[in-house]
Amino acid sequence: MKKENVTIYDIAKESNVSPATVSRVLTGNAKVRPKTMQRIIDVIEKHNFRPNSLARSLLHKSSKTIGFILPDINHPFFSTLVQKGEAYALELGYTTFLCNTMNNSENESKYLQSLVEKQVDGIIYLGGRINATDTDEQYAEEIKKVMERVPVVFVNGQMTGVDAHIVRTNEEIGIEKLVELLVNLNHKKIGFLGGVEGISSTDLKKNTFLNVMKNKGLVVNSDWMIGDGFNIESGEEVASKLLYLKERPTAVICANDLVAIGVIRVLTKFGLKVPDDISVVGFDDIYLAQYFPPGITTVNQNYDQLGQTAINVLVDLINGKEAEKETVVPTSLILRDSCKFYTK
Amino acid sequence: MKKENVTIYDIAKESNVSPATVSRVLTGNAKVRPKTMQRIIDVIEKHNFRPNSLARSLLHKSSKTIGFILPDINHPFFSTLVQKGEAYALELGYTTFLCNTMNNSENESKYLQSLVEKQVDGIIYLGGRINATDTDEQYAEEIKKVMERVPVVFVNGQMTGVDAHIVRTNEEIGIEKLVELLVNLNHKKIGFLGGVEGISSTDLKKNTFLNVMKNKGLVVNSDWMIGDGFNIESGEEVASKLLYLKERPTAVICANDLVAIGVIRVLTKFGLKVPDDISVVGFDDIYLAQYFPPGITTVNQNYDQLGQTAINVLVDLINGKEAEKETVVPTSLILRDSCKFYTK
DNA sequence: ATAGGAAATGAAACCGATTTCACCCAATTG
DNA sequence: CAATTGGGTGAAATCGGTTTCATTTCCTAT
Repeated sequence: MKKENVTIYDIAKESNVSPATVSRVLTGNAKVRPKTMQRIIDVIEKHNFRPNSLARSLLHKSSKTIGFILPDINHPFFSTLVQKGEAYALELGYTTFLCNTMNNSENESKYLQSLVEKQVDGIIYLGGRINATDTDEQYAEEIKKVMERVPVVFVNGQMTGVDAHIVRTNEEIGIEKLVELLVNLNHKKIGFLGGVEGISSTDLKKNTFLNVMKNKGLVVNSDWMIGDGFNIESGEEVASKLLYLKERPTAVICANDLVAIGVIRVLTKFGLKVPDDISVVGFDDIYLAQYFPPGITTVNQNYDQLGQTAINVLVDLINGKEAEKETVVPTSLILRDSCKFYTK
Repeated sequence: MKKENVTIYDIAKESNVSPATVSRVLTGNAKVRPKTMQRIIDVIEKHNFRPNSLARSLLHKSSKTIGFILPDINHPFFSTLVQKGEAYALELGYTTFLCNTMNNSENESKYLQSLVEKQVDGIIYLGGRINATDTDEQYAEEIKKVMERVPVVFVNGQMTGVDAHIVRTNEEIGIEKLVELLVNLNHKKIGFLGGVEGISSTDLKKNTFLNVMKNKGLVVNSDWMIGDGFNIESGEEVASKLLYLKERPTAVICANDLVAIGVIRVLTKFGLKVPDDISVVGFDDIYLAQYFPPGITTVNQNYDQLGQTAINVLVDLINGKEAEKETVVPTSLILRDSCKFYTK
């Protein structure tokens, strides 16, 4: 089916030694007489031989491979996180399978199966959700079964009923900082736009938002918490709804920076100046947040730390070590020019 | 080293059959008596058994796996392309290894080695370069050795001395369209900004640009072809240089949309209006091009077609079929609001 | 020169699946 | 009723490495 490969047996024969000795040269696990070793190395290089890691993994029961499951690599939040995680994993000797689910349960199942069959040593699951639908519940069962075999670390997300290790940004504090910033800027009517009901990070942000507002004694009109989605289009959509309100918020917090961009676009298009007429803040601090005019005030997710910690926890689990059940990564407020003191 | 897994032998024993029969159930390659089959299936489900694909791949010499080598998943051009390619590969039953080289030769070598050892069935190489340095030349040798074992398809890039299958966007026609657009808009002084010398796609664009300009009888001042890089920062940098010129171009073509965004930002910051004072066009039609004000006129790369064709060619090669040596994917001009008729 | 011990090497089992080949048993046919 | 046919099943080889254990080779000390 495929062209014949050079194997360790071929190398052994041509070097007049046994496969065992060649293996010793390859792994460095035992001493080989220098003269013999050189002879073997020469033959290896002559044929440009590379050991078949499938065979090795089969024996060792470890593939030095981890899988990343994520909704969409094309979203800057995920691509940045994956890039950091992958780079760090490589340093630790792991290569990574990429699994873009596109939020499709069928794809997710397919990928989970495949990762198990491919004997990945561990799985990083980015952006989980709280059960909202029946298929989610069924999917949670699937994940649980996988977790019996393979360690899984959730990043910025979780699923109800799934007791997993999690590494996450401190979204509560992030939201708190944003609200405080806006309140200090004299805003009293603050909204929250975008996100998706049932996605754990959205739910967490919304709940935190409501709590903090309540503690400040501020009322949140239900018209001010709308929108459904994580991209620019959904930001545009929700902003158009905002325009029709008889009483508009003077500032809005967006579920993420892309939503903020969409919101700013539509508001600007309809003659409202950001930040002069309305303040808009985002979340994530994606690469673009600093470049999109007027420069988006946002909460920075520490991608490096998030990625590395997730890998570290996963590798600890792989090696049978104990690991923190939940690691919370701090955030920082990034002040730019999309919000302003409210003078009424 | 790892917790014991259920194997086909365990299933066989518990079902009172031989492993061969279990295998027949798993693969569906031969008939098994319905009663026996049901018994086996029950045992499989009871233990939630999944066959070890390493063992299977070892035997079949085919891992149903392909590797993506690319500079940086965080760049929207690549993330989109990878997402399309990966989705299509999944449809065809392949999972994908992600290899972000970050333009680091050491990483590239590490990854190439690893992909060969992991017995990938094929490799998609995104964004190649023409040899410019000694390390590149050495790297080209490495790629060639890999290609003796594993089929490789280059997308939008190539390496001198490497005779490979390639799938690429018709960048020549794309550039031609842009130049013609600008010329029709009465521009005579046109520049080309950004890109990296030695990267094949940049070299191709620049050469095409010069040729087309020459054919139109237009002169390109060497000051108008500057810049080094593919991101927003490099666009900002090159735009600042542009400001100092005594004679500025009235329109510029940027190596890609990110560069265009950087250019627009700096020009705007220094009081030049785009497109009123200067026209700016990009390339790629990334997700953001339509949203970044004033909306960037650009050349659309057909990501779906590019990704699918690349995978199709690769799969053909994997299956020992003949495949087009070079496939050129057409482009389309996307008109937005970053360029305008020049009235002098 | 030779015994003794250390160092280097080889034979064979093993990882977990698939597949060929041979065999068995039941059903069909002369 | 014996012979033929064929569907269903099992034994064993195989993929390409690693590792244990036994054996051989080498070196050193007497």
